[in-house]
Amino acid sequence: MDHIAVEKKWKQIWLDTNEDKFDPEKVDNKYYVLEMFSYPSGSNLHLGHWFNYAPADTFARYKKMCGKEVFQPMGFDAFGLPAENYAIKTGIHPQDSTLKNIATMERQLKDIGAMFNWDSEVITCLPDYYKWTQWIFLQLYKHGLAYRKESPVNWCTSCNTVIANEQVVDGKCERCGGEVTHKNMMQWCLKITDYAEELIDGLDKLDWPEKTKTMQKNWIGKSLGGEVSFPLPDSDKKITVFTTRADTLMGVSYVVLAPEHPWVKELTTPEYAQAVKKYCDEAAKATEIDRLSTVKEKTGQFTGSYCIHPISGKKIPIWIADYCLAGYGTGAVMGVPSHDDRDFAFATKYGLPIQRVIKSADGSPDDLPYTAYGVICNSGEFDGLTTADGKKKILAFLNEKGLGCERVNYRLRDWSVSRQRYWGAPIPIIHCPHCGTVPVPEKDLPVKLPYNVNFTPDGKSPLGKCKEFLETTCPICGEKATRDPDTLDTFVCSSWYFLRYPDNKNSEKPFDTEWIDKMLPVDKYIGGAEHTCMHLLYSRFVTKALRDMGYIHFDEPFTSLIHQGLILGSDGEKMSKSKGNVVNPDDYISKYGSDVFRLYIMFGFSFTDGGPWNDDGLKAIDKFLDRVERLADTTLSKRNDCAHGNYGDAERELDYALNYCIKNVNNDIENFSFNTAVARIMELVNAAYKYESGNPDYKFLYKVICELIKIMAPFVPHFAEELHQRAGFATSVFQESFPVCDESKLVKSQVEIAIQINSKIRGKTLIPTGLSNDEIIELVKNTPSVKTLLGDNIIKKTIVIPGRLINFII
RNA sequence: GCCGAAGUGGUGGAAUUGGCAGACGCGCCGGACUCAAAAUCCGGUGGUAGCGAUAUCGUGUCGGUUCGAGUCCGACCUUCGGCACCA
Repeated sequence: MDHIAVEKKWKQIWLDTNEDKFDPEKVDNKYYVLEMFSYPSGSNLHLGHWFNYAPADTFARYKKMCGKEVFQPMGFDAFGLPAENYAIKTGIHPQDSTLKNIATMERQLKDIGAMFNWDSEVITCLPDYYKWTQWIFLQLYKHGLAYRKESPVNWCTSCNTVIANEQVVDGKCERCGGEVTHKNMMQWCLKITDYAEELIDGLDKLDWPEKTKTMQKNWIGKSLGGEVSFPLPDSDKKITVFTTRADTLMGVSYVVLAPEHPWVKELTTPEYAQAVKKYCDEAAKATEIDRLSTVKEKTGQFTGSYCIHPISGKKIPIWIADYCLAGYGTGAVMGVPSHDDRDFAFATKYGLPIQRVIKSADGSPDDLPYTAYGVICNSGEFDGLTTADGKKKILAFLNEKGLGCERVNYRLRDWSVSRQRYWGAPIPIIHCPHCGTVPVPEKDLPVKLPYNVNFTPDGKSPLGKCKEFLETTCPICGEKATRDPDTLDTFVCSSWYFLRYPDNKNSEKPFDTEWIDKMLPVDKYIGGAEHTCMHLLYSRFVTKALRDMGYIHFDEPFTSLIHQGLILGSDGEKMSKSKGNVVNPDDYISKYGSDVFRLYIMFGFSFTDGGPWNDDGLKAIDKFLDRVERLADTTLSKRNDCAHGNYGDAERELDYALNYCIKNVNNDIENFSFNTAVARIMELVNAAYKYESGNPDYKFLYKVICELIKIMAPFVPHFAEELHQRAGFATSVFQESFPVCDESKLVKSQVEIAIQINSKIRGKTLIPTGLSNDEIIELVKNTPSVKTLLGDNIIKKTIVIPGRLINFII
């Protein structure tokens, strides 16, 4: 078969007959299959996309043949730094390069032969999409979920922009790999932490990989503890720390502030001013990864000031140290060297006192630093309490004095969304000298991104240098005002795209509530595991926020999730241009066609594992399809003149093979185990050849072939459609139902079981099915060969596993 | 350092609740067809010993549980992924 020509033919016919389109009338039976959309990069569609989209499409087509009204949309996550960095390098405008890349990738995506519902396409960089991204930002703002905050943020020196904590990978900028340092900036933040509790609880109900759920849970990082305040002498102020070990409070020998803590300056005595400033300057240069490195020795600097221990009233020295983070807890911690490894090292280095306040409960070794739970000692009235009791009692005691309370703390930080970049959705806020922060009225959306802008990075937002954009009038007072010069993090765009797909033409609203309630949640979401702590978390947050505003009425965006594995270069390394190990799928498509390539991708790799690329088996898949075609053509041509009509052993055997295949393929596709599904199909084809080499009834074989074509259709859609037509059908194979296993054909009268003696295999035997265990023992024991094996030995015990083995212990 | 996953022939990868390890392929070997090659078809293919039936070893390493372990438990090694002074 000329795959290329056949594929072209069927793509056109499907287009003409609307074969791939979703029918809104059948929404009650909808099945929403969603693959993570692509970033339109300059390297276009690569193997990773194929590895995500081709198997996912097989799943989608299978679901369609199972009777579901499948909605499988596709789009582009089109804002982002690479286009802007590329523009800075080449002078090609981000919009131009992005739209060009999209056009190329759309063509390549169509090559996959996937049943994408192109009518629902979404492109995040177009005004009719980002209008609603801005709208969502405004709703979050109006509901108190967006706020501005001067805070230490990650500053990528290469992109000249702020990036979210969650986007920092190995101390580098996730997008560009540049160095990340810290800088204080006025930032728009989204209050994802308001949803921390529900984001954890909701995971239990989701059909997601356990690993992914665990990772999100750890990322959110709930910890139960308490706040403890250390009053400052001669002042109303007090330093508040968060601790999970309030039971060790009497062992505090110092308190540490983060270098960015707002009180550092005023707490530093003149004597230490110079040293403290130097220390803070150094800390600001270091990346968070450096600061938090376990390899690095802990450093700190005394401020010269003291605070008061809330119970003992003793003077406690106040230090600053970069291992204390401004963004976590209260930005201050108490140092208990006796019962914390890090504090112990710090105290030893700087000669601070080390006082035991916990001993082991059962007399087991408790050398300092002793970090396990135990019993309180050297703590006055609290002596003898267990760690668990002590935490509660001490916090309760402090609470009465107004110096402490129980508190839940989360590791998760609010989502910083301001970017000092050009290629993103403008933040729809106006800053008025009289009225302050004013949201752009919804009727004025979208706030359009201007085309002619100087976006060379120089530390300022490109939009801030564009007068026509920046200068405006205040919607409230009408006076001169300026627009917010920043753009939104692209993760904001992608945090709701799945809500736009089903209603992408809606110009009145981002989506119609009633309609979207019917279409969502996504039934199967397929994409990379690398998005676990960012996109997948943000999407859940936005969904919950919109629900609380009443715009949608479901709790979670993605009911079921699966991650595809990573396809590496043939050298086993991650594919990248710099390593020169990138494989271009187009070369394979033009040689073999997409059906062969799809099938190979699914057969040669484990979907969830991925692995290094090699094309050794590609030719074999091409041959396999030829083999199927030959058999099909022979059968089709002979089906009427070679029918003996007897249903004998040979027919029974092939029927068994067919139904065995059907049963397993159904199961395997549901489990995204495509490689074994293809193996079962190959077995059926082998069985059919074997049958054909005997005295075949071609009429019977024709029926089998027709079933085979349907089984193969989700994997090799064009190929199957072509054979389906040759088999005499006028309508698409995708109008057919996916074959269902006839269990009666799988019933066998005899089954082979293994004979074990003392758990070692000694032989095999055929026994009738349906016998009781005792009957099996009697039967097997008395067969001559087994009698010989057993000899005169006494059988102590016999174990029967029905259908599998019998084990004599002698 | 913490968390998670993985480690199976020459190779990609299979193995329901613990139950015949290596499905299905690739590669290789042999055969058929052919003047020959290609294509196609058939057979073989974990190691070791043996002409052979067969025996024996074998799922990263070492132990354990069990009639029976790739699978469960403990310790360790290696690789990958994620997180990282979380107070």
